[in-house]
Amino acid sequence: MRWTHTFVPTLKETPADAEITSHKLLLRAGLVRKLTGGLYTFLPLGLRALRKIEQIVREEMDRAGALEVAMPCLQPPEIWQQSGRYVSAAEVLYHAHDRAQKEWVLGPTHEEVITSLAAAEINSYRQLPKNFYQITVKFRDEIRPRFGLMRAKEFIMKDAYSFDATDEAASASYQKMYDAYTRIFARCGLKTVAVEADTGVIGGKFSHEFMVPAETGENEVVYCESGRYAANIEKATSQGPLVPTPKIPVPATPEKFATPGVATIDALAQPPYGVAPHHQIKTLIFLAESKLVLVLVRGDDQLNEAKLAGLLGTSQFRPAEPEEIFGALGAHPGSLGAVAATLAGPAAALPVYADEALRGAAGMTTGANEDGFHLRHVAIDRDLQVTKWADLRTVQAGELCTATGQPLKIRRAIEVGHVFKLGTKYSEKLRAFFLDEQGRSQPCIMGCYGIGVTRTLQAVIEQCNDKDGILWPPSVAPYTVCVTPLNVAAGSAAMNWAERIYTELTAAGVDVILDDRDERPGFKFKDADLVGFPLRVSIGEKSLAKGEVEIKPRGGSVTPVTAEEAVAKVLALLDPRK
RNA sequence: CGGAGCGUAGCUCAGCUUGGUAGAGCACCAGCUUUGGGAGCUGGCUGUCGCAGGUUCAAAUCCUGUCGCUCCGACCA
Repeated sequence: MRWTHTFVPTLKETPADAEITSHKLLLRAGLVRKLTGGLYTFLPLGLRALRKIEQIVREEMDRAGALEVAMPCLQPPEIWQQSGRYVSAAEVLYHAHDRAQKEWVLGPTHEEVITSLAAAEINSYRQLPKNFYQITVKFRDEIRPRFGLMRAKEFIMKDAYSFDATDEAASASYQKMYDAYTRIFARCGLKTVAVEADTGVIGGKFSHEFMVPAETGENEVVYCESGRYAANIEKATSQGPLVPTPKIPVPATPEKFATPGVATIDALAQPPYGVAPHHQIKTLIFLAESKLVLVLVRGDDQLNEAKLAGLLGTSQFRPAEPEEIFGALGAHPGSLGAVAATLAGPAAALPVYADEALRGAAGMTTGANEDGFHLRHVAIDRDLQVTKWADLRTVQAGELCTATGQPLKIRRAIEVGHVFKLGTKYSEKLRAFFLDEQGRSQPCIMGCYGIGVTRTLQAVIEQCNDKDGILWPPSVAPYTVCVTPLNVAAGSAAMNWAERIYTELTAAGVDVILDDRDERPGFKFKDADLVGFPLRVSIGEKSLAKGEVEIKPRGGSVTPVTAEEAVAKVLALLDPRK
């Protein structure tokens, strides 16, 4: 490709609406342009890089035995109603109407479609296992699109769905995808970490996210430096808080004391009260499927909503409004507690879920369910009726790893892939049953496996850049080699050599771009660095006088080679990396 | 959805407080010079000041509304 023929609108200055490095570089290197918030046009070079990632994904999915299909983006709402996600995923669903006013939804994912296919076509265990995948556009009504392609309303995803007859087979399918993902991201030049992920309301242990460590990531990963434990913070556990929960002798009954104006853990920790946060019980009230529940964590702990969702078996819950709370408990947030003696009437019947860190706690302080009053000398086992104990707290950095006993660390990361053993949730609801060897009807055991392809592209840039621009891994670079003649006059020695090297490299199957613009050398070098081609071959009159051209790896130093051997040298440099 | 900020040339931004002919740099076009890391000089082109309404003799500037974009938050009682 000739630079003057393609379209590479590079920007010297940073666009005002880009915040993170990869987003700036996507725009500056002329890879994408924004249409509007969360919607981007891929320009020729951006599309080439995207296609290379797609092809890597395709090759590895095929290698793992998955079958490529293409499913509709426009989907009937009925299948979403059948799966229950018409309600549970309502926030992300885009709706459309046809001229007859029939409603459609734009697919944010394709479990419903693929399961409908399986329901119709898979009847026998003899047809299993099967794994279908596609690389296609997804639509999600994101609450806040941001960071360019990182979180967009429309994005390209590879999604795969496995169907198995037995649990063991499903686990094998899962492992195949896990291994394929490891290969895919490695081939893309990305350093990723597979972490245990929240399985949400479906439950189970089989879910991993593939994370790219990055300060700009939207996820937090808890990990042990031994490498033996890594988990999304939504899922992560530890040996518990570093400061032990008090279990101290208490008087026969809790004591009510006045705390006028005190409505926060922090305020109660201040003089004159001086109740350390870890001596307090934080009482949170949620409305889950229109029923109130009390959730207790230690005062210095953060409730982990993902864990609560798992416990409740639904993600359909929200913090109760102050009026709702007052109506039920007779007090406002800040004065709430779960001490049985303070829960009158119907409130006494509300479920109380308590975090494990509170187990056996004695000598705690909590709200008295009377505005402006708290109770101290509270002993959990004596004074509260806990419906269920569960791990509900968010791990904090420094707590000890359950596997190794070493301190855990936390860092941010970008989620680029997710593998998930679904079980039979969708196959049961959408009737994807098969007959097993004994002639019994069984739901297919499913797995789903996603890769954010456009996000992966941006993650590569986020991870591979320097002050001058992108440093593409050769496997995903839009062009692998940039041939830069410093004099583009037709018939000049530089241009003649450039044309020859360009032609020969192209013939050898290398993706080459010839920077045939009549621009000053510095200008062309800056652009080549910005776009980030892995290798640049510069051809100028000075070097040619010695019969030489220059090969420069992006981010590396210049190596003079004779013009005659330039092509062979480039091929040799590329080969071990390919 | 809540909060904050920003919408002026293709891009980055100034001008707005204190109303009075629309600005700079870069980019673009022409010419000359230059030519190994985003050149110099000369000349030129470029605007619905987001949109709508209002106040005013007069609005980019003040007021109201609205749309868009960016960031933060959206359980932490």
